Amino acid sequence: MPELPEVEVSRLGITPWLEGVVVQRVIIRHPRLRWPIPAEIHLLEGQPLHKIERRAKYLLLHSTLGAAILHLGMSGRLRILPAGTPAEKHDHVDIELANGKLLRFHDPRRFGALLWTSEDPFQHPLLKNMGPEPLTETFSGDYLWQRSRKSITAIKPWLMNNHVVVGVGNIYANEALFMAHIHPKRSANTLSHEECLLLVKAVKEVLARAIEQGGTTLRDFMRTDGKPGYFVQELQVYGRTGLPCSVCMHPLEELRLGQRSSVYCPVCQPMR
DNA sequence: ATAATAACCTGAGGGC
DNA sequence: TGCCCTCAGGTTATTA
Repeated sequence: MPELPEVEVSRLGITPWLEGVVVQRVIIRHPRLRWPIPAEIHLLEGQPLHKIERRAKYLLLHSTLGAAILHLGMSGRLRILPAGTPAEKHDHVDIELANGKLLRFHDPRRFGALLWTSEDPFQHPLLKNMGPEPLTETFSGDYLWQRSRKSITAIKPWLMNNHVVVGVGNIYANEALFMAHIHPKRSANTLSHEECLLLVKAVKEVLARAIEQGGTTLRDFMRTDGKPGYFVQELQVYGRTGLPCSVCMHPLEELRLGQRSSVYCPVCQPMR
């Protein structure tokens, strides 16, 4: 479900309720997520959370003895609820807080993860070798140009590779390629320098705008206060196969790349 | 080393 | 109503 904007919206939603607040208890109802939840997660208990951070699509809850590493997978959702709110199906983890609230992790498909590290979480194997954050200056047209020179992979799955840049999932890859007028199947090394600049600009624009709008709610995702994200109203291609292109009115087409649906306008995004 | 694909899991929706 | 199939916002592990 969540790409970078949805994770960032979740971080913004939970931070005011967590920062500086002591964890009273961690309740694990279903310990088998993508990986088993380690018992060390209980080291959070009795300790204050002093910083809530995001790296790629991971949320890092920094505590005194280490950090919890949380990933929402495809269907994960976080909510802040009053203490004592009854758990429902797929409510796998509660982090009970000293302020009368609880942070609840809900994840039907259980592709999400909750891990623990007592080291610097940025050195964790899952985070160590990731590409730059898309909303920083490190992710530039020059960077994309240089990285793409030797890859013959189609630009869309290439852009979704976390070693290239983090946080760009299926929705926003489709949207950014449309904005940059680049066909999703173009081989990465065929992009011109100008196209790399356009694509980086498009990625930054679409992600920043989606964060402003509270993310994209299709099915599962909701903000931590239970409200949906409104960026779905601004989607130009994702989920719009067969509908007219917003620019030229030609029907949008769909193809599959790396088992993911890619929607594009054959007129505005020519192969060459 | 790089690149495609299979796998993890549940639920929704369509066709019959 | 029910069964079977496909698809879904992600990422790792396996295979070629």
